[in-house]
Amino acid sequence: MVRPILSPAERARGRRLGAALRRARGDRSMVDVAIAAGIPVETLRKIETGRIATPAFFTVAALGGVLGLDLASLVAEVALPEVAPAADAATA
Amino acid sequence: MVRPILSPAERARGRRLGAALRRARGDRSMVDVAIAAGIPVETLRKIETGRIATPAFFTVAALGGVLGLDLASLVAEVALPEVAPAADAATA
DNA sequence: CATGACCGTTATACTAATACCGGTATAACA
DNA sequence: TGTTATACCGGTATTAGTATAACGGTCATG
Repeated sequence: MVRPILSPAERARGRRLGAALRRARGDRSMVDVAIAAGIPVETLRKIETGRIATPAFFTVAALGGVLGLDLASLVAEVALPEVAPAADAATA
Repeated sequence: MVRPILSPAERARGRRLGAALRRARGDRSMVDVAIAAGIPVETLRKIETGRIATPAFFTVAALGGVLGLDLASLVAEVALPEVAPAADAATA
C-alpha cells in the first residue's frame, strides 16, 4: 500500500546510471553541465554518485540532451539484470 | 534549500506526457500495459492523468519500451515551451 | 597559500509510488 | 429492467525518496 523501499538492484542501477552520466560528461565540469541542463549542481552530483537511484525522467532527459546521449541506449546500458544474460561484456 | 514546488509549466508538461502515453497505449487496457511495464496500474493511471508531473526516469523508460516510443521524441514532444517556438504544429 | 573542482553529511519541504474506496460509463445478458 | 463485468476516474492515506541547499573537508594545480 505504501511505496516499497528501493531494492539493492535498483540502487545498483542508480549507480550505473550515475557512472554512465559521469563518463559521458568527460572532462567538463559539473557546474558547466548542470547549468547547461538547467539543474542544480548538487542534484547532478547526487545523480552521478548514485545517491539518487531513481531520478526524475525530465532531469535525466535534460542531462542526456546536454551530454549527447541516446536515452534508449542509456536505459539498455544500465538496465536491471532481471534475466541475467548468459554472457556479459562488462568484464570480457 | 528545499525542493521548490512544481511550476504550472511543469504540471502542464506532466499532463502532456500523460496524454502522449495514453495516446500511445491506444486501445490496450491500463492493466495490460502496466503489467507489461512492471508497474502498478494505479501508478500508470496517475501518470496518464498527469497527476504525477515528474515521474521517475526508469518508469517512463519502461512504459516507452512497452509502448514502442522513442524517448527522445517523447521528450521533444512534451518539452517545456521555454523559448516558445515561432510556429506550433498543434493547431495548424 | 589561494583557487577550483569534487565529495560527504546533514537538514527539510515537496513529491512519487503505492493501495484502497466508491463512483461513472458502457456493454452483455437473463 | 436489473445484474454483472470490464474499464476508467477522483479522492485519500501512507511511506520512501527526490530535489535542494549549506558547511566543511580533500586533493590537485597554479
